[in-house]
Amino acid sequence: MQLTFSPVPKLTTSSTAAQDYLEQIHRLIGSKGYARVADIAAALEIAPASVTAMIQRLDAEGLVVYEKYRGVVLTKDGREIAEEVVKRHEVLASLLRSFGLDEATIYQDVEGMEHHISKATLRVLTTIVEELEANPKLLARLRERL
Amino acid sequence: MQLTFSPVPKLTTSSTAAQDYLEQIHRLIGSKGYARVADIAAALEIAPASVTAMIQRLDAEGLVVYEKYRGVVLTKDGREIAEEVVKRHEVLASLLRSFGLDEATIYQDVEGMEHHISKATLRVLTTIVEELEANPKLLARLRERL
DNA sequence: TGTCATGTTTAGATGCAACTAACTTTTTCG
DNA sequence: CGAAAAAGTTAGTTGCATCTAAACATGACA
Repeated sequence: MQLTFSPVPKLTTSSTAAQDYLEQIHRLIGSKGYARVADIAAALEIAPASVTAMIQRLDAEGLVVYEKYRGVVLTKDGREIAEEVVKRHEVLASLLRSFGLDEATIYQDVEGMEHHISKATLRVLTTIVEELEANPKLLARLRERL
Repeated sequence: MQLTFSPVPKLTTSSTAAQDYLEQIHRLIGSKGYARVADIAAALEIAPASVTAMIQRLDAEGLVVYEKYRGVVLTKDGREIAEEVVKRHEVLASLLRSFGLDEATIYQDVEGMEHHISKATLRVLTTIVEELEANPKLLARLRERL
């Protein structure tokens, strides 16, 4: 008997660019209910043509469902990746925000760092954020030192 | 009278790849006294030909001095960039190491994140690391929670 | 000192992710 | 309803960072 293998997502799409698209598509669907090419392009500050190219690739990899001229929807796999990226984003952003960094710096650093955080590192950062939230004295003391 | 401008480093070389080269060249010079193409290639796990291409670019940008077949040396500008990258690397690594992450994870995450850390974020992370070093009770408590 | 192994460079190709310009489809509204 | 505007797509180009294969330089040593 021939064994069949479950279609493991083919992680070609660990590219940080692809993750950025998935993240934005997820955010747009969350806030507006749908994700149009023009909105994705605006959010990522790139040309619409580039968005078309990428969502075709993401569709081929099974992370979104794309219908020409109709817009795009996340698959389960795509949503899972998007949610992980968002989670990492949130943790990093709240850490930096708790120390009072300006939003522009937060945006830039988080955008750069978020793709490279493993599960293990995410747990470390989450723990730190939780402690600082639970322990405002500590946070205040550390902020002093900046 | 014609004004002359001081040669601001031309930050084309904010590319993360370029930073990786500068960091490794710096490390090699630090440990062996010199940086050969083959060693850089081995450290970065890329082909020697790719190293040649990059150090030519870094030379053109004034970050290294490159003499064909002779090896490479950092300029002041190049060394400054390399030292910043190393500093960010060290802070991130010691944070993760203090929480007991395995070296492989540390290496991977740090390698990815280090290029995207601004001065401000570096200060935040440094402060956290210092506090954990000064306050082992806190560290122990947080490690419990992982 | 000439030869050869090792190390380095050049030339040319590839993949990714962006771009612009031109074309097509969809939507809006008079 | 149909024409103009808006949105989306295709085709072709670019820059970066990598690769392989082949040519070339350097240094060791027989």
